[in-house]
Amino acid sequence: MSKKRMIMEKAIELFSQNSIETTSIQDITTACGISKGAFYLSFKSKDDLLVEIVDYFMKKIILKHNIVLNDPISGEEKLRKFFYSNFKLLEENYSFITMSMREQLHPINDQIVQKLNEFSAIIDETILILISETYGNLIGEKKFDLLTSIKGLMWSFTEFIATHPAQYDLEKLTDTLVEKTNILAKHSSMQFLNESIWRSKSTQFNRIEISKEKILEELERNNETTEHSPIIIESLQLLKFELHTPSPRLAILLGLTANLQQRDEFSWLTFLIKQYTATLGNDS
Amino acid sequence: MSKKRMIMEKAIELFSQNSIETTSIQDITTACGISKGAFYLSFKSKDDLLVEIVDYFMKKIILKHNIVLNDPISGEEKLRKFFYSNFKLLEENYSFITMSMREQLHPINDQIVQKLNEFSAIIDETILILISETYGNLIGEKKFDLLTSIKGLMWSFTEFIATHPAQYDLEKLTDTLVEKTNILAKHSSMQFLNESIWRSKSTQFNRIEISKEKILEELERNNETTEHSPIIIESLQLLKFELHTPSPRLAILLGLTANLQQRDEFSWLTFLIKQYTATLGNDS
DNA sequence: TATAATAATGACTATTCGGTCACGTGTCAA
DNA sequence: TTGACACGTGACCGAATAGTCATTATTATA
Repeated sequence: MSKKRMIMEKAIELFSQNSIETTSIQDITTACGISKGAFYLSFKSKDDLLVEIVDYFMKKIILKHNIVLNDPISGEEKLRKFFYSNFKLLEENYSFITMSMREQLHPINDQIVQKLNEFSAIIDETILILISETYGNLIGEKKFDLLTSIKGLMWSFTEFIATHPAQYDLEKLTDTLVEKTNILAKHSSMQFLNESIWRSKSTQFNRIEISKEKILEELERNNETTEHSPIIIESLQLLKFELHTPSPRLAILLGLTANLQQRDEFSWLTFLIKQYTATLGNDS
Repeated sequence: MSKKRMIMEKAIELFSQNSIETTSIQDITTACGISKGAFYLSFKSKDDLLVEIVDYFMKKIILKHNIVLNDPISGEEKLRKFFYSNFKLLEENYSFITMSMREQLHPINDQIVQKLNEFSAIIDETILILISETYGNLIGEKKFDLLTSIKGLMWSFTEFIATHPAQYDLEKLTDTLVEKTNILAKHSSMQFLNESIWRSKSTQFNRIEISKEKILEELERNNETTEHSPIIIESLQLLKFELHTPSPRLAILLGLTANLQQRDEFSWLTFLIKQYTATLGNDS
């Protein structure tokens, strides 16, 4: 597990320095100080490595964003935190961010394209929620322009920082970006994007659909790995059982989830379950 | 020459559809309906093809920007035209733009790195000039923030259009971007970037230095290609001679340049000479 | 038409890459 | 000490690719 992580870190570094295609398995294993064969003990193929990398960082970023979204603070404060945690994430995961920005459209592997599109859609949705919470519904269709502007601002300042590494005052950067966002939200009268143009986008980039199957898949993956304490094993088994019933009871799902809350390796699982129960709650 | 252009066009198309690495010379020649050997009659190598492609589009874009800069209209009108011609360029050179947005050309070839850095510096300078002309000097050091914001807005909306091709109302898009720029310029009070942070950048990304040698290089290249009318050949020879003198006379350079003005294949040469004479004029 | 010059071809070479597998090597329990 | 087992190695394979070059086709010239 630790070796797997090490390979992923090195690979990401090389992928972003060069490109995915120009980085060979040999390059990666040499950088890791292991043999080529050892690589295939951790990953089925180069594609498999990529899928795992995308998966790992996507989850990491989405989880961090979600913490901000669920913080009981004002919209503008959330926006501020979102910007800040984004630049922090960038500091920590620059390699992945640049890689995913760059390789977005590559037809290397359909599974990865799919994942990156999902990721992009989630980011969009997150920002749209922040916009709604900060500026209310009176902003109307102009939210799509604002979203696009925000992404542009973030990209541009990110690009500057990335190409000129130094110690920057991220607080100050965050504050200026919040100000710019506020200004754009309050003073813009014209509008280029609208609901229908945007919709044509989302048909292509499908949002993640959180289904029971997806959660069970994640459960299965967690079961495979290391052994856990008895209470956790029992919780996992009960979760599995409950999810196999036609209509799982929310209280039980959430209750069992509470048992897993603390541990890092279950963060994605608990995230999925919370999202799932939330959508179920809305339906009824 | 025509075959060279054809190969370049097809190559860009394939590069943008797939990627540079995954597109083989064989793919390109097959798409062109020629043999592999024929490719190497036009280009020394795959790298050479890339350099020529980057060169070609860089010149095209810089020339178009320069037309806007020299237009005798107001600053805001220039800004408008700048945005518009940028999105027009996207429409007309979709394949190249999507390719360059996606690919990190840097690690492929040092020559390309140099060219892209020069290109980036020219774009920055162009936008800074537009900002100064539009908002005057009272904007002060905040122009760096504004420049970065403008680039971000352009990137973001470009990315949207590029990933969702359709017929867009570019006039409307341009107007909304001008409005956003105006709003940011007028209402921003905070500022992240400043002169000294920016300066640390320009030491890395050197601006193009237009020297006599550079012009002579371009002259040589134009000489190689096809034959021209007698008057043009004479003008080229005289230009060459004048540039070889220790201090070329501006009047002669500009006069001879006038003879080449009309033809497309000399547009870059005349651009270089004009820039060169302009800097000489400032020095004296 | 004959011959020289040029353009174009595609089989071939050398190299690289993803992936495999027979073969160590160290550890630990019996 | 033995043997079983997990971990790890790197030579090796087939496929693909950039680039070459002897040969052929086409055009220009006399």
